[in-house]
Amino acid sequence: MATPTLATVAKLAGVSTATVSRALQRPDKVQPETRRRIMEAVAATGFVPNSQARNLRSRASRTVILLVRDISNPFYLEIYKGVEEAAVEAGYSVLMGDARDDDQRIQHYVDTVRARHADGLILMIGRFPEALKAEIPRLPPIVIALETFPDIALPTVRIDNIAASREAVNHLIGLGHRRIAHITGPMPERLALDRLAGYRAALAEHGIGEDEALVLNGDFSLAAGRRAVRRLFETDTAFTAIFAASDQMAVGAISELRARGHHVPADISVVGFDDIVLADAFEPPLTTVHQPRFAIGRQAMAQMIAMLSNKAPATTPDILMETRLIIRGSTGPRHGVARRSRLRGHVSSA
Amino acid sequence: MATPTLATVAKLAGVSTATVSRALQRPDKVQPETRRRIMEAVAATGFVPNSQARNLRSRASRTVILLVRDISNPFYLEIYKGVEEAAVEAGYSVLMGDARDDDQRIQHYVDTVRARHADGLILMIGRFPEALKAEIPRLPPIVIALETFPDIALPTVRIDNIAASREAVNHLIGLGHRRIAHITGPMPERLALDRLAGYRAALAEHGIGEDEALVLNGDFSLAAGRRAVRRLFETDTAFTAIFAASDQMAVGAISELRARGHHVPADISVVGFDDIVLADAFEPPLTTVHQPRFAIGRQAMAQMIAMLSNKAPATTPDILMETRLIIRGSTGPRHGVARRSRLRGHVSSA
DNA sequence: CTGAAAGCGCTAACAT
DNA sequence: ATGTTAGCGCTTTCAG
Repeated sequence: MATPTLATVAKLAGVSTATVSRALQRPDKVQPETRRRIMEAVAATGFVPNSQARNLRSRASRTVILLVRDISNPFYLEIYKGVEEAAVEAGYSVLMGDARDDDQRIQHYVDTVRARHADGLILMIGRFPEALKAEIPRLPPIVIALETFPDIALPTVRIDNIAASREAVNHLIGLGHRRIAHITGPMPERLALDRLAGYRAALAEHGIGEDEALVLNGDFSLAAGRRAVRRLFETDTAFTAIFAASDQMAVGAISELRARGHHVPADISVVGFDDIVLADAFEPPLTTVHQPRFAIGRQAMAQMIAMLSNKAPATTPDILMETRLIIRGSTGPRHGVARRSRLRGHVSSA
Repeated sequence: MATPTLATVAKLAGVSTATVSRALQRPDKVQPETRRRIMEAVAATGFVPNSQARNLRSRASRTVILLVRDISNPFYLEIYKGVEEAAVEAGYSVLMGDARDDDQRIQHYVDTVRARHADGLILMIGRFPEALKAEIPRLPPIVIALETFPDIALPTVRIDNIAASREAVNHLIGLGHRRIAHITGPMPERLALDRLAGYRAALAEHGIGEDEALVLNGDFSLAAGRRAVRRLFETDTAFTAIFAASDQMAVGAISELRARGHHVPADISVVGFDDIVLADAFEPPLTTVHQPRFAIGRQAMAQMIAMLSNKAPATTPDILMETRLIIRGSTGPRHGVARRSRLRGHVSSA
């Protein structure tokens, strides 16, 4: 049996296709009795409107693409849920795409929107491809979430990474730590730069001199956390605490510390960033910066809906969401000189 | 500036729209010189074919929906990647949807396919909604991954849950454990039933009697793992090992055991299922059943492509993927009577 | 090898 | 309140 179309339903209900269309779109514009007959026919035929045709005609797909840096990072899932909830309420669908930090893939998703497969793009990627900058005038509606691109004026929903990092590092300083290492995000990116800036601000505030050996490049991954700790030992750098720019790196760092016989937080304190789901089940439970992921997702979609409804405000919105430092078991007071030298001993014997 | 269409390009290149379409679809059917002019015009206008119109005409969307039980379970992300890779190779796109164990949402996604938004559906959900069973004759192409529905003949890609669970429990028995608890998946589901069956088979094989107090209902979540351990203590049930039907539950269980002062694996051994990303960074590193997630995703998409190309084999394929027990730090030999009674003491004092 | 013309299924004007 | 008509942008016969 062929797929039923508007015409199938129209014939069965004894009305024109236009009336069926109206009964489905604006039920109040059609007589109750007619509507009833039409609905009956719809049910009888199992009719589902062909969205391709509908969208072709109405020049909108009511779909939005959420493009993330790396889909295998569970961090984005909670954001997706926020986006999806706001979307469904407004009658939109959400499609999640994986950018994998690859310009080609990003371009592909932009083209998907240009091909009218989706109406807009919510970007959570670290880089804005050069090739796209040239196309800005003819780009589809875009909202940036979590990230920021300084020279590009697009609606943005983000957190204050500098302030959040400062608070995290201040927590460590408050516990007596002075030799605090920082594992950064992928490096020339705003996100990573801001968290580093927050780290530096906290140190400066307390008159603690910087030591470049304490700053390790990372990329948010578990492996990067392990690598950073290894490097600290290889370079004989003394430290009593670590501030990692992501929970995954914090977990990697703790795992490597443990492998080398150091205890967290007894010997070394560790702070993460993100508050991933497993953060409080981890041993030790992670002290970390909580981001309101769900709310960020909702806000981003709200901005997108505003753009798509042409309710665009005069100025480009830049919405700041609140973060919160959650203190759990992975941080503790710095230990006395004895322990410090014990650590030093380990280091030099490495 | 309006979005360029075929006509825009055609005019610029001085040819008909049909020729432009051909140049894009089957370049060999058009003269090299003409083709070159057309490509130039495409580049100049920034033309991207409108997929709605194309699909409306060609009656295919080249998109597949991957519908998962719960999108916030990172377990599915690796599968998504496998699906996506196979899809991209064949010129398909993938859309990931969140079923949340809700019949309405599932129906919505089926309708999305019926609305020609997608060509097929890869299902990784625990229940096949009753309402859908009636519609089976007019359902779109569907592939089932990970799960199975006994009375429904659809192409399936899965693992042997019974054998995998048996192997996991045998490992515990080999370490000397006899009082082994099992935390199940969501309960009347095939997946949960099979893992329970494997658990029972291993016990039977070694003449170990069953104790219903050792079987706890779960739902794959971290919280369920915690709850199960609490219940074991509340009911005064002696045990020296736990086999959890998911890593998340294993992590929850370990976290609760620790909170009650028990050490893993010194006092209690724990085995999980899935081998999630954090399994080996966890403390202790999790002994667990590894599933070839990426390969499962690829296979599922391969089946889907076969269905969509009408290369459907005579019989409904049921593809079994290999699992592997990975032994890490969360399991160890059962301790002597002394420790056992120490545990008992804890229990009775609870 | 290329062009003219029809039409995929729907919605938006316009007419009644 | 409902029907008629004309396309949305593309692919696909069918001619030439």
